[in-house]
Amino acid sequence: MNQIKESPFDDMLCFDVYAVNLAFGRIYKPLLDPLGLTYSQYLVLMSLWTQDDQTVGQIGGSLGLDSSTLTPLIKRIEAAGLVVRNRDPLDERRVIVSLTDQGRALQAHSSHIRSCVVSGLGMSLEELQQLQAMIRKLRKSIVAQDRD
Amino acid sequence: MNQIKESPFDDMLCFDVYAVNLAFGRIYKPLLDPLGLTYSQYLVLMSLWTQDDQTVGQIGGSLGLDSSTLTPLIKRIEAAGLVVRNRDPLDERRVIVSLTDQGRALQAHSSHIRSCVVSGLGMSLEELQQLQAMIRKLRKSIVAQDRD
DNA sequence: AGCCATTATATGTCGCGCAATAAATTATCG
DNA sequence: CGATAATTTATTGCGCGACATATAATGGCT
Repeated sequence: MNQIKESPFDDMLCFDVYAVNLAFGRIYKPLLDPLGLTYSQYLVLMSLWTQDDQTVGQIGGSLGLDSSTLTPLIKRIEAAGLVVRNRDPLDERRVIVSLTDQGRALQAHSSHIRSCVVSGLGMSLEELQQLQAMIRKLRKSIVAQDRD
Repeated sequence: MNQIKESPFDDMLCFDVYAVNLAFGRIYKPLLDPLGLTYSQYLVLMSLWTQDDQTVGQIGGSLGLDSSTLTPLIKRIEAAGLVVRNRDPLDERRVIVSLTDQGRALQAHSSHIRSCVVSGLGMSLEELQQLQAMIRKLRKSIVAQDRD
């Protein structure tokens, strides 16, 4: 009499990752909606806050995304007035994405968002840090395998 | 002189989850493409393999997905001949999703897929199990917070 | 000049969430 | 009991995101 049958996904790590990722999206949505941002757009802005004037490819590198994914996304935050896109004069293939004052100003909200998210998880910081270390290790391991 | 600057996402658990989830998708894609399935479609089939004849809402409950997400998805695997959809005669609001022989037959591939995925991760089973236990705990914790 | 690699863009498919709608069932009240 | 209201369930439409593929433009190299 040990256990209720849980689900077909009991031993599927990928499913738990999938479900947690969706859950994160649901946590972020009400926090980002007032700013008119989606989660992915927010990630791009975070990247630019720490390093302005990046090319599309550089942003995609740190996010693990294709330029075909980023192009329309960046155009949307450009339309919102948060960034501008300019061809690199030294290499006209590249497009440099730069923050506007309005885009920079949004950074002020980030620490508040961050604390709201953490409190929405319901776990201690120690546990979260430990978990993150393991996930990060997995991520690097997958990337490493991918190159074989 | 400790560390190269990694990324703006060093302390963002959500980002690592996001990135690992994308990485999982890239692992599954070449395995599922020959079967003509996407990852989400595969999850629905897994659910049906362990419990046939579920309603759309039941499937959505175990996957954490909206019925509006599932309806078109299930229609696609119906078009592929893997499932059939029938109204529940006892409650005509419900749609019962049932496997066809062809859908059941696909289960034969699942163990192979599973082992391919695990070997694509490059980590020991012990570590993976420990990691999964923590992620699952987080998932349940988020869901619990969500109800407050 | 010609070839090849790199970079970004355009297009089409699928997945995801939300809002609004429709249909069926259940609850409530006269 | 019967009419009406509220709830449940699935569907539809829309916007965004992620990926693959194809295309265009630029730069580097011989």
